[in-house]
Amino acid sequence: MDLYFKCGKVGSAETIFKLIPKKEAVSWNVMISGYVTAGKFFEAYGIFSDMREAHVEADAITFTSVLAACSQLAALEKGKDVHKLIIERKLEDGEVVMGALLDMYAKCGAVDEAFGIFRILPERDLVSWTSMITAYGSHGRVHEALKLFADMLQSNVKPDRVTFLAILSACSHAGLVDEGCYYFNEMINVYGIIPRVEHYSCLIDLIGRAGRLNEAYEILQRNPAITDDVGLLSTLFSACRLHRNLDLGFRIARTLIEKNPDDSSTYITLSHMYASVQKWDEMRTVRSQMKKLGLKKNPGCSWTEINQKIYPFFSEDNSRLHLESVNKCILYLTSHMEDESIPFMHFDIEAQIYS
DNA sequence: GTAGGGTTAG
Repeated sequence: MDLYFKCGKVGSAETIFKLIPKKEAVSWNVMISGYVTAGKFFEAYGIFSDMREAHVEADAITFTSVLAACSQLAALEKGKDVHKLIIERKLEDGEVVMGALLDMYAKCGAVDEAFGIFRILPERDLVSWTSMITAYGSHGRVHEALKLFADMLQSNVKPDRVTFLAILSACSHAGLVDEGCYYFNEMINVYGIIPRVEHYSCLIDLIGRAGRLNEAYEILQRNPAITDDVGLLSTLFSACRLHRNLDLGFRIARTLIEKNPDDSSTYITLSHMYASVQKWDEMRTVRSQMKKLGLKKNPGCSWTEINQKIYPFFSEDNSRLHLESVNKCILYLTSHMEDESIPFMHFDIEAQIYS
């Protein structure tokens, strides 16, 4: 089953799972973690519910996997339920489960709860330190992130490339340019970590957001390995839009369109850039060019948790969830599942939606 | 057999 999941054959794994007459915890666990690796988080939670209904006792691995699903769905209430179960099962001394719990709270926006878990961890390893730093950094609490990083070094835990990613992204969110550059250099010179594209991504964003666009561009030019990276160019392009640098912006847009002619986002950003400097003719040209090529904006889709249930909605919903949108989203979800299975959620629209 | 941390942009 695990092998099928790893090959992306979710349907085959499901078939085998159904054939197992007496399912033990391991079989359920493989399904839950398999769904998570396949990005099918609704299903992961669904099969966890089935497991509970089947009265199979969940273990640390079950909880760890289902917490990953809760994190991805930002389903805080469901995550809290899992927390209760972990306490009931007296699994609070497990390093990995607690790490997953900490991450779940952080991803669901409950940063202080995440720190509550971090504080009581029996042992703090590289992963838990990094999770907590990421949690603070991604919620704009940079100084707490940097303080924690200092504490981590004090405790003699050596940061790795993920830790630095957390630090760099924290600095970039807060506009701490000098600090960010300092850590970038420390990473290389003190910790011997060779920066990857993702590190450069933070660095380019950091420097670009600060308006030092040419400096950011030079970094790309100086490193042949990353000069043409579409992701990095897009990051810099956004910074050009932010600072209304038409020259560099247009140059980068041209490269991006050459490399990725089907991607509508370049056109959209370009048109926004022209609009921000009142160049309406240029804006219209970009829009009509986009239309001519048949490029459309990707529809936005998200979901929210109301009264223990998860509701999807589309970007055109401004004030509240509409019946049609929910229906559309069910269609969207089902059409995006190769196996045509129906999402586990029950859409109790009449009773819940306007509550 | 199955388990926790990952950037940027639209």
